[in-house]
Amino acid sequence: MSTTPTTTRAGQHSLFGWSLAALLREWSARVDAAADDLPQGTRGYQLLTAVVHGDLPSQAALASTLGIDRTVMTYLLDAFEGCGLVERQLDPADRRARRIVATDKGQEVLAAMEARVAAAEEELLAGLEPGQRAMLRELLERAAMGTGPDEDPCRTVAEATTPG
Amino acid sequence: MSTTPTTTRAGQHSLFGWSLAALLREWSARVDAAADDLPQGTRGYQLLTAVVHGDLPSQAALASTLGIDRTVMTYLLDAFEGCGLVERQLDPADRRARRIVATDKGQEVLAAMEARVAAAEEELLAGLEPGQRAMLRELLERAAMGTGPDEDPCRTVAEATTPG
DNA sequence: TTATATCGTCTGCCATACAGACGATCTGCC
DNA sequence: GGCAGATCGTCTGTATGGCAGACGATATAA
Repeated sequence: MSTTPTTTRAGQHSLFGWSLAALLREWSARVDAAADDLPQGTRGYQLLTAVVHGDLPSQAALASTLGIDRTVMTYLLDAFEGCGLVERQLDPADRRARRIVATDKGQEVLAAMEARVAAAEEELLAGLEPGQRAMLRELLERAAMGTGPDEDPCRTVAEATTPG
Repeated sequence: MSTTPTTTRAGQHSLFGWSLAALLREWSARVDAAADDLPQGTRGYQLLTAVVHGDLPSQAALASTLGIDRTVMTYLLDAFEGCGLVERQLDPADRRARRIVATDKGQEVLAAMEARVAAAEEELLAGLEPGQRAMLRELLERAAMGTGPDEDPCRTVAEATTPG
């Protein structure tokens, strides 16, 4: 139909605003579809992932890492605790804080989710060859490593210095 | 840097849920910061981009492309029209529909925004070398081309067949 | 003409996020 | 030890935003 169509993409600048948003929307939809067991859909998947894989010391750390308000984190975790997926444990070192740990059920659910999400991702990236998918993941990971919104780089140092 | 913490990432599967979300959050924050002239921040930038660069015939097409409800699109465009950035024109071919076109001011504002967003992107991807950034953009674009919730795949074929 | 579907708008409801206050606790200082 | 200020997690109230549903106007098919 249109003779000038290729330029209807967002031009050569700002791939993000166009491609990435659509990609992430589609990804989120697929994750939501696979997240019957979890509250909050994609958010829930990210939360449980952070709980299991990223050893964040407290609720507040969890919240700032995920970019969620702490008051929101409260009832988010209420839902997860109600489902028996995570537990709030008292932190012996700081009795104000709660250590969030995944229950066995939580770990099982996450493992199942991860398998489904991985499959959905492969399907989502069907337009890319396997090598390109790996490349994309690596580039994303490397790009994301530089993003520290309100993170203190000293924390990493502190963690590195604390043995075990 | 750190010897152990890299494994606190989401493991080898599902880079998306972890890296990409943080990356997009940071990107969105930077776009918001650069979007003083636009309503709705990042959303507004995406909307204006779609209006100018993607020639969508109607409000509904705009809405489905951006994944926005049509009722939301109404007051979103109200705000944009109020700012003199876009206009609702009657579609002579279908008097129910409105053609959304950017005003001169809208095009100027978008152009300025795109420059700022491009700069922010470069800054955001500072961890990657220029070649890697280009590679990332190309991979994202190609991956996003496959995502057609209600898109016609024939368009992709048409684009591929047209020699750049 | 009639019936049905679509477009854009409007109304009302509901979920959700955020500001602020609160008790409990930690930290630093005296 | 006692005190002040900061932090953690929770609770309450508010406001912002999205979505379902209905509506008039219009297009399309029978």
